[in-house]
Amino acid sequence: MMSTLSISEENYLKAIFHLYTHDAGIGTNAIAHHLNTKAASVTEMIKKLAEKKLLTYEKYQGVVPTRKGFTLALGIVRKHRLWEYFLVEKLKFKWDEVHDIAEQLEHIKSERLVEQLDHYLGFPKLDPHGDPIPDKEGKMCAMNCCCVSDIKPNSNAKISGVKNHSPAFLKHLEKMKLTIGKTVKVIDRNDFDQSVELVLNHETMYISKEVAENLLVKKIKG
Amino acid sequence: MMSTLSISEENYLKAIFHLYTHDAGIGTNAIAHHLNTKAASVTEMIKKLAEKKLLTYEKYQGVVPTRKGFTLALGIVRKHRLWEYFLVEKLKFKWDEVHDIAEQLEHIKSERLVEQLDHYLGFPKLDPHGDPIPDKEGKMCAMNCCCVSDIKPNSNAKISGVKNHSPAFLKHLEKMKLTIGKTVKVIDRNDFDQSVELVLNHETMYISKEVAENLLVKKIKG
DNA sequence: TAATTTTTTTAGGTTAAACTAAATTATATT
DNA sequence: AATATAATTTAGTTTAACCTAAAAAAATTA
Repeated sequence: MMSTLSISEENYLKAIFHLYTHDAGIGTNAIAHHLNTKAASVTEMIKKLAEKKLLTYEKYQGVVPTRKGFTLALGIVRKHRLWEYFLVEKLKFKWDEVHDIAEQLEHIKSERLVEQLDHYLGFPKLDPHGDPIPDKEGKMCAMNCCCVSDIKPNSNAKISGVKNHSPAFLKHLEKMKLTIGKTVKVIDRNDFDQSVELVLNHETMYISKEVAENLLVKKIKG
Repeated sequence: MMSTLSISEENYLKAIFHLYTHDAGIGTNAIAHHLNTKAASVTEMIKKLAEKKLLTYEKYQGVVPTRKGFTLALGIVRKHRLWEYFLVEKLKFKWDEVHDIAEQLEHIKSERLVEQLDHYLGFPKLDPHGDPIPDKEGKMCAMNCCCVSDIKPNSNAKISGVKNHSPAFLKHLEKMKLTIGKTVKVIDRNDFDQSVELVLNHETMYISKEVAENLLVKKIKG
């Protein structure tokens, strides 16, 4: 029934899924940039995926994933995040080391494998970066979070994730001990450079605008 | 330095390695049959691998892996067997279910991943089929075993592996409770059909010539 | 040894996925 | 609205890996 997808096709689907859910515009160029490829290649692949009814496409109008395409993409994201969880929790990788490996593992084809892995890991809800892991049915918990720069001064918040997943950023956070689960108090935002003053472990610290915009937190009472 | 190999190249190398170590002849046709491909494709790929110094090749004379090619193939076998061990020991797959998945996992590229996995699994020496797992340096324990049909009557032996890895054979063994580690006593060989009489768990049973030839054991005193 | 069969190689073609450069359409700016 | 800029598509190549059919070499058999 469902002709199995190539790794390239899966990567396109996943990129489109991410642009569709996160960002705004989902044009040919955006996809090309996301996949480190060229617009011409994207146009070509888009046509193939449209043929397979994984997305709808009209010339010059961009694409929209179909339900089927969306579900498939969710499945790939599920695998990616489960593998990331495995790599960190079981194999003791750091959170900044797992992306590239999970990028390969997500393409392993075996329903059984995913379900057994999920079971083995204890059906985790979040991956090491705080991103929700879709369950077998594609359901995942909403993460009602916002970035530090959107928190109003003098409120407490718990670190819950990152917007930027680059190893450089993750390593930087690790060094500053700004890791998932930690509680911080946002003190003030500096008008000069948009840096943010906060308290972590009873110590005052300042984080740059860039960090504040990419660090996700959940407000907590207090 | 080392241009990374494609999945196809890896599969060719592995096939050549297996034919080279197990079987006798390692001709173009044998490789083609092993990889479910055609002789013409093999000739082509062989040339490429020879260019990369992974094997030596002379027209019509067959191929011989170089040290470099041999080492690389061992690395792939290492990964395959470690993943099989993982699938059975951690994810609770049956020994007849893991081959195809390991066939995919063996191509994941990450030195770190293999070493962490090996460590996590406790540096196993044998995979679920009794095949030795090469260590980081490519060393692996010799398995001085022979098939049941080569055991002389009235001797005890411990089941240590299989020659044939097909799910059908493995399921059949499982059903008969002829699993790795079990001790059997070889009673007699029937001249008529080469079937073998043996005792397992104090019960007499007969196994076909085919089973006897593909079940590997180690002689034990008694 | 000559003839036949088998194995291997060559030649030429196909497909998937990429690319560059040129053409086309859409968007933004005066 | 006309023009300039940006985004997208088309056309035509390239590469890796496969294929079939035909040619060439090696092995086997009469």
